[in-house]
Amino acid sequence: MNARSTTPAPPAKAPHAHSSAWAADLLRAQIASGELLPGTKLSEQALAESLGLSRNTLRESFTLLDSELIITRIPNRGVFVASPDADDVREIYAVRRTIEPACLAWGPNVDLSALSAIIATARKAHAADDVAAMANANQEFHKQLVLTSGSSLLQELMGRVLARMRLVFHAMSDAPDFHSHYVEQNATLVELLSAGKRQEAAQTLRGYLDMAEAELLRHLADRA
Amino acid sequence: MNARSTTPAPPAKAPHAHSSAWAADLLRAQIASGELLPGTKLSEQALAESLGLSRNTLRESFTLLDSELIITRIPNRGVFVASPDADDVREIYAVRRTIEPACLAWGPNVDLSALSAIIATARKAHAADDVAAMANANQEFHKQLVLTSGSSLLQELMGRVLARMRLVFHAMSDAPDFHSHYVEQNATLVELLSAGKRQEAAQTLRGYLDMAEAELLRHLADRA
DNA sequence: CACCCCAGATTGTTGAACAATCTGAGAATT
DNA sequence: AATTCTCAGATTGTTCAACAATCTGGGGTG
Repeated sequence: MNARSTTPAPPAKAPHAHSSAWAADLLRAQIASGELLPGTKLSEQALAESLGLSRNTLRESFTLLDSELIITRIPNRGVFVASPDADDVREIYAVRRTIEPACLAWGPNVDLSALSAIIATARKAHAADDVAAMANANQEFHKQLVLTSGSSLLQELMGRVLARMRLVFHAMSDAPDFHSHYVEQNATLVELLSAGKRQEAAQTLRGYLDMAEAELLRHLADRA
Repeated sequence: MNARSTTPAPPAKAPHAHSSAWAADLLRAQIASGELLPGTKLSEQALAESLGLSRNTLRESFTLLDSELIITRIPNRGVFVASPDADDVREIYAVRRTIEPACLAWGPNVDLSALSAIIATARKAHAADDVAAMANANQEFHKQLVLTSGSSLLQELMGRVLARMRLVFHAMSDAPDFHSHYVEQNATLVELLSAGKRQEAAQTLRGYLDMAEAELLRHLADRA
């Protein structure tokens, strides 16, 4: 009854170099990729054993991941991969609706060519029907957008928010394709930016985010 | 050679209730209040002993505080109370310049009466020459501002940023009175808000933040 | 059916131990 | 005298084994 059934023997192990951070990175990646699905319980004993480190060290990793909202820690019950609900979706979009338009309107470091490049990638993925690549490009677009603010703290926050978005998608993997709609919306934003209409771009983005939130909430409600 | 010389005997101790979080709260409060100054080294052994808990548990607290950027952890060297420098100030203001005007311009939950109440408090403190109370009211104002976004994540981020601001002030305690200038600026913002001129309020706030950042950086450079 | 109680399992915390790394001071070298 | 070397002591990183506190699930009992 291991939390992870894929590693019978201790996997590639980092003997003495920030083991707790290393484990946190590993778990973060596995959760982001969908290898560990929302709601999965992470047993301390089993995980520590399979990762080849002690419970205490693993506990430090959990403390970190908990502060990133990637896992949920219930006292005396254990840790679980976070499974965002409707309220979390609203929280996510409240953040995005604040930060992203602000970057469009006032960010000092707009990089139009980088944004255009990402859109080109997304269009290619769309043509090839590669949903995963498209989702990736979409997230990349919004990351690049926040980079505009010149703040690594905001960048981090956005990274965490987008990680939570991925959890939402993983939790409803049978949902229709959300991402294809947004490729052209992003293109519209870049056009507005190129024309110097930054306030208008910000306003437009807010509208897009409202629509996306509503669509997600609708699908979450349907399956409840 | 204790890290804290004020507690000869173990202080009020919480025997069995989330000790690591409890210790983190305590340290956070002591750092915020200036009881522990930037640059202070926090020895694991000494602190664990004086707090009445084990090194392992204290270590979890450190992991948490490190993720909040309140302490700095140097591998194999130890943990220190964070001491922000000029780059950190720029980072802080990059965040504030993004989030706060966005809340003014688009936040869905403006609470004019709450903001006015805080300004009244600040003016009273100003009249009484109570710098600490004024600084407090000023931070409260900006916290309330972010509350406007309706996002607890942003609220948290703002809390951390303001905590870092306090560290900056603690690191240059002999600096002149920064806060008194800003009381009337905040009042101006509320006036613009009441008049419904939200975009103008946002733009004005951006100007204020630019000025504040420049002033802080100037004083930091002077003492370097 | 509801309630109480208990054994088993899991988490929370501890203390001691060892390995790895850093610090600082004295010795050796130039 | 200044610089580099070396090494013992201290501190952090990690592990291990144990115990206390709490939760889970299943029987009995009324």
